[in-house]
Amino acid sequence: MDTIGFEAHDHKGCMRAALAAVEAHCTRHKLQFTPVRRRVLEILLSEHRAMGAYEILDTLRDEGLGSQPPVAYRALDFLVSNGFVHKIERLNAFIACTHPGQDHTPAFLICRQCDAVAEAHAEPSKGMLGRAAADSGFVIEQAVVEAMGLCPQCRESVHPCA
Amino acid sequence: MDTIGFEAHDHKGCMRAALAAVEAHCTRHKLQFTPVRRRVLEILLSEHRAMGAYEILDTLRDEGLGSQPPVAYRALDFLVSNGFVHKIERLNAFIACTHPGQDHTPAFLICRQCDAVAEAHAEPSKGMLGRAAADSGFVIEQAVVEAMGLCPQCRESVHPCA
DNA sequence: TCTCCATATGTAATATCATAACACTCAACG
DNA sequence: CGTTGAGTGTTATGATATTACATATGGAGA
Repeated sequence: MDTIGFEAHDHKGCMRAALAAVEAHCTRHKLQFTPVRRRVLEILLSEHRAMGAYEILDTLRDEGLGSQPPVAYRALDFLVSNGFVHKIERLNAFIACTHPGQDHTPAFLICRQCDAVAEAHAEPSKGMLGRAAADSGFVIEQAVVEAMGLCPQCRESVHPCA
Repeated sequence: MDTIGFEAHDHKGCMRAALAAVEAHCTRHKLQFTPVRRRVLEILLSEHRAMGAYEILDTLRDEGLGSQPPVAYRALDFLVSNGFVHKIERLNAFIACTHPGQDHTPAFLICRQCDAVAEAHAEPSKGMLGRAAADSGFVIEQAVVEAMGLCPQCRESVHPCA
């Protein structure tokens, strides 16, 4: 499985790897990986959780990298449209991709208790959704898959019923 | 298939049926199907498309049924939490359920051209997502599945490339 | 080199979506 | 007939996101 999510792991390592992958991808595709864009990605990678645009903006402001919403939103647009960052619609928040550079449809497991988010793979063209789309002539270009629930840790600590 | 969406159909009939189903469900579960709640559902059913809360509120205001956002949001909360209406996270909009009363996880096909929305069934516990969740010990309680793309009509009219 | 152009950024203003907090009504129930 | 709880009315505010325009910056071509 390549779900990455609820276990402890080497933060610095995964951050370095992700940054390197994004850098390589930008070079290869002649994309401008500017300081603001880089910094926003670094913030998301280092926090390793879903963050709101204004929360990111606060950090940028503290560092003198821009203080108005469009600065953050533009950087996020770039990162999202190139697949380096995903938007969690359910939370109106953003999270760094755990395997940037690869073409994929992310699926998220979101803990309602602690807001931890794990990224898995979805295959929208498979399964019932793909069947329904094919049957009706709908062409899927992009998909959002977000599951809410309880992560293993919170499930333990809450000791639900019995 | 019980995708309901991109074909013409009997509006009045489906509206009556949905209202009757909701009424029955409310009676059975001792839920208060008040005038505001009923009217909001009627609006969504008759428009048969995803509508923003403020758009719904405009209609309510014209009819003297309430003029402030909480009126609309409270009615929508009731309808959503009872499964009579679904929220499309991607659009920040709401749409009447096409088979209310039944317990289900909706999946949506959203046309990026004309904003038409079709509802299908998803089975979050199946497929890769379910596998990922099971493997990591995550308990899925609820899921959002939204596919963006082109509906059959728009696909024709745009005659994409070749 | 200079000009033109595309892309990116800085900034102010505003649009859009959503909720908190509190007062009031009314029906159910003892 | 008072208490209680659900629903509604209203004010204010919070949270999220975009438009519009001004200002750099850096490469392509005359």
